Amino acid sequence: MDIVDRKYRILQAIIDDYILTALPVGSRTISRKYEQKLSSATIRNEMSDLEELGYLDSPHTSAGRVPSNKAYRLYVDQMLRPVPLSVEETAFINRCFERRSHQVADLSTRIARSLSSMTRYTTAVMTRAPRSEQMLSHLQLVPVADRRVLLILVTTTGSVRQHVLDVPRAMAADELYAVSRILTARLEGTPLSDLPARLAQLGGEELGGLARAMAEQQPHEEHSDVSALVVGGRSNLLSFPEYSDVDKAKALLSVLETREKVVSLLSHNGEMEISVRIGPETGMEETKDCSIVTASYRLSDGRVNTIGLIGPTRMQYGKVLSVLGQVGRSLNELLDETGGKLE
Amino acid sequence: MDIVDRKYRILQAIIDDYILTALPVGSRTISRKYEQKLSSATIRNEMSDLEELGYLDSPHTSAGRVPSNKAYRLYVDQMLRPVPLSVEETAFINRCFERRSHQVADLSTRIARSLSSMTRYTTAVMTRAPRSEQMLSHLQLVPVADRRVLLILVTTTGSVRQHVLDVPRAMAADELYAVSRILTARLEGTPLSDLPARLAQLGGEELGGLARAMAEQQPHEEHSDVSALVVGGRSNLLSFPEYSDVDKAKALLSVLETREKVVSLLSHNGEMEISVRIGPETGMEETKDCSIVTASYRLSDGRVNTIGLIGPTRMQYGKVLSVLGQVGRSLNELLDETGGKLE
DNA sequence: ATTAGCACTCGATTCGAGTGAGTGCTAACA
DNA sequence: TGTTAGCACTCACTCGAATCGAGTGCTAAT
Repeated sequence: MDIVDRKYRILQAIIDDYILTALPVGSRTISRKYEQKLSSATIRNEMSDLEELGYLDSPHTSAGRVPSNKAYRLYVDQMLRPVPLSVEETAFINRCFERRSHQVADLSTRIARSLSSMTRYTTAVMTRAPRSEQMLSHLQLVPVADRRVLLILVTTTGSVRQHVLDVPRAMAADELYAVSRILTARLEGTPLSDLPARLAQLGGEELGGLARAMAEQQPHEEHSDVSALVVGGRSNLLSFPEYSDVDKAKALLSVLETREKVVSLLSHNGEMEISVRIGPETGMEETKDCSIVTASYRLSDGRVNTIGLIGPTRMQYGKVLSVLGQVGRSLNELLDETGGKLE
Repeated sequence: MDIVDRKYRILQAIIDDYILTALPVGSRTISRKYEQKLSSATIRNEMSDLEELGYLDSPHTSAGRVPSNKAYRLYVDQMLRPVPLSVEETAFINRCFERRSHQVADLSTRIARSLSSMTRYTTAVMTRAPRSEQMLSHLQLVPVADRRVLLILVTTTGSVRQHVLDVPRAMAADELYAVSRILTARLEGTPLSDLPARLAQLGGEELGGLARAMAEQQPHEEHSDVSALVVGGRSNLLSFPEYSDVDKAKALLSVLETREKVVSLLSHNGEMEISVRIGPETGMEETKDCSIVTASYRLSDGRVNTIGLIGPTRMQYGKVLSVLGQVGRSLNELLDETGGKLE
């Protein structure tokens, strides 16, 4: 067990060093910087074993060794020691969650910006609102123009959706209010997803054709139920030596500009609170040399907030996980304060 | 005038060729491809003159010549012949403006995507709503949660703003409606910018402290009055040889990720409908080797839509201007149909 | 089991020669 | 006088050979 323990330590040292330098690491480096009791020859033997076991790759004969995806997997599953955040870092995160002091941008944008500036990786923040779970609590029609009204839906969880409708004839504010009252009474508690159907049922002309207009003009809420997606710090990727090849950089950046692809990268989260996917585990050809760390938080109104960081597989997992942990804590604090409402 | 005319033609040929190839162009190239009546030696003399006049630069003695910013200026001001768009291209643009057929993304996003995919440059689309010009037409309060109400402001031009308020005590829908009526009556026609002041005046407790809450909690609408900003096709930049240097690419991409900077790049528009800014005219150190073409459209509700394309100074100005022109025409058509309302 | 020692590998760097596109100048020409 | 042929010269770029050096694997001694 002792020798196994040593292999383990050596592997860890290799990964640590490679994450730091992005250079293949050689036996002498380990012997000098990490395991001074052992000669480089010994390390060499161990490294040879580790390669056989599939934890190391050698780019070519006379370069050092590079951790394999299997090694990274072991690393995040078992080797990670928590990296304590500096006081400044913690403060920085907390500041980004302060009440609505600096209203400059919405919370998602602020999270994306600060995470990518702290970690130097690329950050994506997504909010999904499972439409099916939300139910109508209040409905209100407001005049906008001659034959246009604004339809406002407030759900039981307190979130608000709005949509402009074209209506067959002009209606006064008072009339619209009366209709709003009737419809609210009849439809309260209806799941949002059933709303168009229920409205179509009501159908008739008695409400000035409004119910029909509403049924027909309901926005079929995007493809998915993603309500917000912000990506920040894309240009950070260009600092990594693995993307000094412009073509590689372009391929990845282009994925990160495609909303659907980003959503799918963030979504593959097996309902874990925090998930780390390494290389091919990201599930996309273009990101087979990347790792993605995602954290999901369920808001009290049923929406799910997912924060993802993407970078080369040689990622500072320790740091990233600590930062995400702190973000999670701050976020929960904020949610407690505000009763689970975001924005 | 004849000789001047020839210089002019040669300069144009040089610019055309350089825009196409990004390679310094030599006298022989011009003589073979553009002015077969003249020998390379003659061209050489002319080029020497053109350099003296400040229209050409030579990277070093034995490379060809490269157009200067002054040359590009002349080119867009006087040399541009309209590039007719292909049927496919026109169709492509029109498709992106089709009514609300594919609701997949909002109009700005669609414009940004299609423009950057057609031109291979980076596109930014911005909508500004000059707050000062807008006046209140209708105000409505809707219950959201126990002590939270949604404030909806409809302006004379038919645009809608919403904002959630914390209120001192719970209020029923009917009561809120009554208050809405009173406030609408009193505040109709008030410019949005004066609203907080007017509300503070009303102040008193008679409305359940609502007016005060509203005065205090009015969102101070961002720094500027920019209501939407979408950037698309950033990764296109990486295809240009001028950005094969990763550091240059990073500097520019990083600008294009900073909302404020993009806004300022789009804003420097001297109220012209279409403006072309070349190199340093873009007004930002990081973009001194770029050109920016912007087009602005005033919507009938007073908002201004600005579409900008950014790329190396060696930009396909002809193509870009044609495309933007077509976009303008399609946009106007759409606006006519919908009475000037976007979204 | 560990290590010193050594031969060997192979990418990266350096250097110099050669190449070729391009210029500027001069002299001849129409 | 404007145009052109010719030529010397410049200078980035390419290519191959030589060199360097970090690193490996193996063997034999401790």
